Amino acid sequence: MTAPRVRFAPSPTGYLHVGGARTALFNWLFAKHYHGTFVLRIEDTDKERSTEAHTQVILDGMRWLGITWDEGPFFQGSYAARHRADAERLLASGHAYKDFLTAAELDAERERIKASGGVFRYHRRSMELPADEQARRESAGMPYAIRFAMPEGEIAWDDAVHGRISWQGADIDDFIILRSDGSAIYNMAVVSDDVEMNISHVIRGDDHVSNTPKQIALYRALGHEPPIFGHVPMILGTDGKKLSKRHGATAVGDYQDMGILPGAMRNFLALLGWSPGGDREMLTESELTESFSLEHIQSKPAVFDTTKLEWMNGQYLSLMDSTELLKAVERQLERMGVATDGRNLLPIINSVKTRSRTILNVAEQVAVRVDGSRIVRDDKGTALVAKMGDRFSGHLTLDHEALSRIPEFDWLPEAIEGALRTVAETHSLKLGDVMQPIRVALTGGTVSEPVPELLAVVGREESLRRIADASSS
RNA sequence: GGCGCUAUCGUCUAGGGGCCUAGGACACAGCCCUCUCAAGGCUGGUACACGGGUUCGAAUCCCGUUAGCGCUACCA
Repeated sequence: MTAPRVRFAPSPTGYLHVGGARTALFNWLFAKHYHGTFVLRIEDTDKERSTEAHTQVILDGMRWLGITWDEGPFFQGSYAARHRADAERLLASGHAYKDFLTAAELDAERERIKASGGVFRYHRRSMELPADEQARRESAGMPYAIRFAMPEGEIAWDDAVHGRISWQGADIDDFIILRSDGSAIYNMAVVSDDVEMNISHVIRGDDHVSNTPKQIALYRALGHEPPIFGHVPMILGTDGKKLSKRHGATAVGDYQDMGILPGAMRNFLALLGWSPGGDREMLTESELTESFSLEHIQSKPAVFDTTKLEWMNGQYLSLMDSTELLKAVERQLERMGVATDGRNLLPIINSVKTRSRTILNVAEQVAVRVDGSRIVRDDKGTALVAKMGDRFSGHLTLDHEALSRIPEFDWLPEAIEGALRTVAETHSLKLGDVMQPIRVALTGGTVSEPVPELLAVVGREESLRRIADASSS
């Protein structure tokens, strides 16, 4: 294949959706695989809903995911003149015609048909104004929209993911390509831009298949060869409906905030509707680009289930080096208002990350270890250790004695474990009864890394203080 | 309503006529490991929507039914 040119063309009317992100990812992967070019084009022709802020959020989301573009971002709004010229060229060549019907007249007709139980369709002949009225409006200089005269025959294409898809031109209404204010409608603008930008493959969501026959007709009328189209399946919520806000987090930024790693998000998204074949699931960026192909894209929609995303994130967390995680954890701690006093967080992150699924989890655990006031308490402010009763306070006293004999320079997991095992043996206690009270005293919870490691990570002075506090309460 | 797309475990998927008494992963259950919880290892249950063809043989090809989804704007 000659180097393809693809594009991702979001409209800045909302945040970067996971569906949009996946479409961008597929385009990017495809371009990378074939050493092609990935163009970013912001489709801001809907001036009512498009905002600069949304554009920034979309760009940030893409950068976060590591999806880089080779050209752009281009803004569709700045090509209005070309769009209009193309529409007028179609008018001049007889592929389109003027429509003097106003939006209000059209709406009224739509209402009328609907009220009588019919289905509205725009038929050129039946909707056309009488010739004299037409002429009157034209000479009066009344505004008109330009409507494309949809050819009647079959329009089919070999879809890169679905195979052959066929439509009948007769089933498609003549559609407006230029508004009466002179601005182009979506399908016109897209085709005009894709032609201009030399796009060879249009990879987009399934919700666009019904636009494709219209766009192919436009390409032909304009005298251009249509590109190859590939329609990737929709992403659904857990109820099988199109993914939307009411399903919870749908914006890429939401997952960033939840402490998902970009690599995990990218890996997960890539596997939603695509598979490298076989059993491989954890894929690096280069494995992804090497094995990516349109042929392996699933043709059925996929449900977006975050459980597996979190599992995958946990895998990335344990695989990644603590130094790579440091920045994200620090940012999270800052948001939580935890002061780290310049402490070295690396060993702490290292010991809690295998028990975490998100950066948020990591930060919460780091917070407890770094700041005693973060110890988990119940609603009444009582630490769990108090509820354990007197049974273990004696053990904590023994622990405290033994641990305080360990000098600062030897405050390491091995020495600590040795001391605690000795306590258990000399007092004929179960190891768990010696260890678990410490865990509760230090964290307020019953779950953590191995106790010797926990003690090492919290530090000698602070550990002894927490144990003393707990045994006296 | 019309048109189009789709249909393998609860979910993501492998599979492209015999290798499938359908494989992997998440989730779930149990066991091992073990001071707790994860991680890791092992084991288990759960799926080819339905009905017709084609074929020696169909999850795989064809047709129909059903269901789901999408589109049906002077939105994108």
